[in-house]
Amino acid sequence: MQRKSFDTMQCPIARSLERVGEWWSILILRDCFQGLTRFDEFEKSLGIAPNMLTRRLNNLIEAGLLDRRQYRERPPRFEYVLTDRARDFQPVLVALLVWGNKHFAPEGASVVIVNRETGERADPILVDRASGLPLSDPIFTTTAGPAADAEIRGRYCPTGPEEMSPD
Amino acid sequence: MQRKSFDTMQCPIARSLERVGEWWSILILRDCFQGLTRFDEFEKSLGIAPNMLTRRLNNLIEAGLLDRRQYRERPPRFEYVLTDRARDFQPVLVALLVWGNKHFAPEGASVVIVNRETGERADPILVDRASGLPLSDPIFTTTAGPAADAEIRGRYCPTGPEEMSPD
DNA sequence: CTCAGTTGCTTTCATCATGAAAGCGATATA
DNA sequence: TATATCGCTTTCATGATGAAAGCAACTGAG
Repeated sequence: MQRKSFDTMQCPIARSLERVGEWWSILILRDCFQGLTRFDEFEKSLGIAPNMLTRRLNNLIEAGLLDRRQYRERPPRFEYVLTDRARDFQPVLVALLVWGNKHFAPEGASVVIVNRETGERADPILVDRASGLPLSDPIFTTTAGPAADAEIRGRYCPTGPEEMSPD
Repeated sequence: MQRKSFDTMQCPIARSLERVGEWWSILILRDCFQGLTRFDEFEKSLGIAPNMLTRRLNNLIEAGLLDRRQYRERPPRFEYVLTDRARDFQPVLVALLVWGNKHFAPEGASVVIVNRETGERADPILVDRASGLPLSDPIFTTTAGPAADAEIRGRYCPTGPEEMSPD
């Protein structure tokens, strides 16, 4: 039974998940950020079945997140490298790491982000670039943007001048 | 064939994904952040099969991300509300939204975060709380933390004093 | 030279996940 | 009374999944 696609949704979160939301995909990207490039490296790091790894790598290539680069002719051998688009995924990984360290690490932080020069541990926080205010501030709200379709507008303006049922 | 658990991994990202990494789970959390609480609301919003929704809701409850609250006795009826742990997931959602708007929205931003008072659109960025430096700065690096086990240490210090093979 | 090991996949197979659809019990409304 | 709605549960056929075997090509040791 094929998984239902999120691609019919306009929500940007849904669109992101359409490309990275399968089991294993985000962990593969994590490993790419760690510098792994080869099939056997991913396989060893993740303990993933080869057929699943092949499948996920191909989907990430299809999504424009990985490039496949031949590093050997005989036999043909490829490595997998992050695209610029994938590099912009880093904040998601950082946010997952912070959340995991806070809530699912009773033994303490096993992975941290540090300042190379001072050795100090970083404490990541999401802020608004212009005002410097943390995004957790109640002053911020999520709403329909300029390109929103009827469904998204209905979602975020349910009591607006035109009552729309989400569909 | 049961999906392979990430719970044997110490990586905080893997631990986060163990709890939210199934198809639909993050979108359910998105909807909870939007104020949806009832079964039929999620069902309508997502277009998800009822048996899958039940399953995912139960897994999110099990993971301590949702609480089930009875709002009616006859028949027994429940709504689903975010726990504090789940509220801390917001930065992940924001990061996914920003990434999706940038890379997968040729028509422009359909969902945005705005300042309620000024109406100005927020531009989220991940910074280090202490120094204010963006996490994308090359000065930052990811490394093994104080609670790291041998596998994680091998992952992040492959050329350290003790060469360890990741396992 | 042969043989064994390694790499990077592909193929096979049995089991579980998945979504569509029907079903159920309880309630509310006409 | 009948019909609609809600919140699930059950059924069923199809695709995903992981374990394991397989394959071709290479490398290195004896």
